[in-house]
Amino acid sequence: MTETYNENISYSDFRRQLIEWYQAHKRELPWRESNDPYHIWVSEIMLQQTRVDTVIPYYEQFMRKFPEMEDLAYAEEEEILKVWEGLGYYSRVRNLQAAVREVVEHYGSVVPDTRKEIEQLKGVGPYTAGAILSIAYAKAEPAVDGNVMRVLSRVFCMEDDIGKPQTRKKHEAILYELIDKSDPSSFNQGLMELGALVCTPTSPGCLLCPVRTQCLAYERGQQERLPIKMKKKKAKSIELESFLLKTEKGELLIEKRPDKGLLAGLWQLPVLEGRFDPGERQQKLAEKYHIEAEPSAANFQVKHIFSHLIWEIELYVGRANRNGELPANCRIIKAEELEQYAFPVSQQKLLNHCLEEGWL
DNA sequence: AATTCGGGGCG
DNA sequence: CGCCCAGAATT
Repeated sequence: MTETYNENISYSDFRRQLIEWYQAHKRELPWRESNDPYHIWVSEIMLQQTRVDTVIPYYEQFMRKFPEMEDLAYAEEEEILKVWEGLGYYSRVRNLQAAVREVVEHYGSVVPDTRKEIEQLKGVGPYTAGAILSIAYAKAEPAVDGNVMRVLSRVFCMEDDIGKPQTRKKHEAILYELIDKSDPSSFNQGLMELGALVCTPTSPGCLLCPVRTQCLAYERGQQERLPIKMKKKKAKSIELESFLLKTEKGELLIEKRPDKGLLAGLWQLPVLEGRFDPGERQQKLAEKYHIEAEPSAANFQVKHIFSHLIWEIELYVGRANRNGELPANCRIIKAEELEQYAFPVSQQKLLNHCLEEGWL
């Protein structure tokens, strides 16, 4: 197959220019110090939908805590969630642990090196499979992420909506031809590095681009308009009340979220969805937590924005007396023990305010 | 094919 | 505020 998509481009020139630029300009990143498939794997999972600068400290802490796959495979869930706390998309770390356990127990602690096998591991999709295969195993497999689709959309002046699943496959098909077979690692990372540093979403640095002379979008002045992406729907708003409830001994009530869905397995202060009168609030708390409490407004709100919804949390504070058995997903703990539990950022905002007010 | 999963940084 | 980020799983 020949140059179907861009008559101007010389594939061999593109490969050479990209890889030379990458070798000269690549950032020094912790996961670039080794090609150990486990190291690459952890970094790629963390980097899903997450910026490099955010990942760096998490990656370093994670590798200190779980230097070998066995260390992760047999860690407690509480421990892995705590390490992931604040990074988001918490199912990533559950899936990573399950997949690492699979590798330890069924692949003799050797990460598989075929797309077929590796894509069957939990949390490893087409992108991550390609990244591990090319970076750790030098296999000529594409790794199509947002950066790559932006770069290719511009180089080939493609009008396809990069939000559609089909578009990723089209990019993969191009890359099977375009990828450098002798150094697929530098090629794939170079494409992503170019997208991160030069071929940026807005105001791309075309004058600094190593493949500018082969870019169809640049030639046509379309680089600012591409890639095409459909706008997504607005997030819907949800009102919550959250409660700092302390016993007479000064301990507080916390609750573990369900093991599926949003923020699965993380801990939080007791929460009710909605806005309530004092009476209904007291009744709801009694039903849900088996406690007697009439907390009062703390005059503190947290607005926390997710991609698809918005939490508006109103904080209440008060004394609680147990009234029946503690629900299975709840615990009463001392303030010093809070650091053992993983809390979502929205809850950390509440807890920090309580700390500043001296309520903890 | 469309939704659900977090959180932060930037114009 | 809206957009995007080294995406994958679920429906």
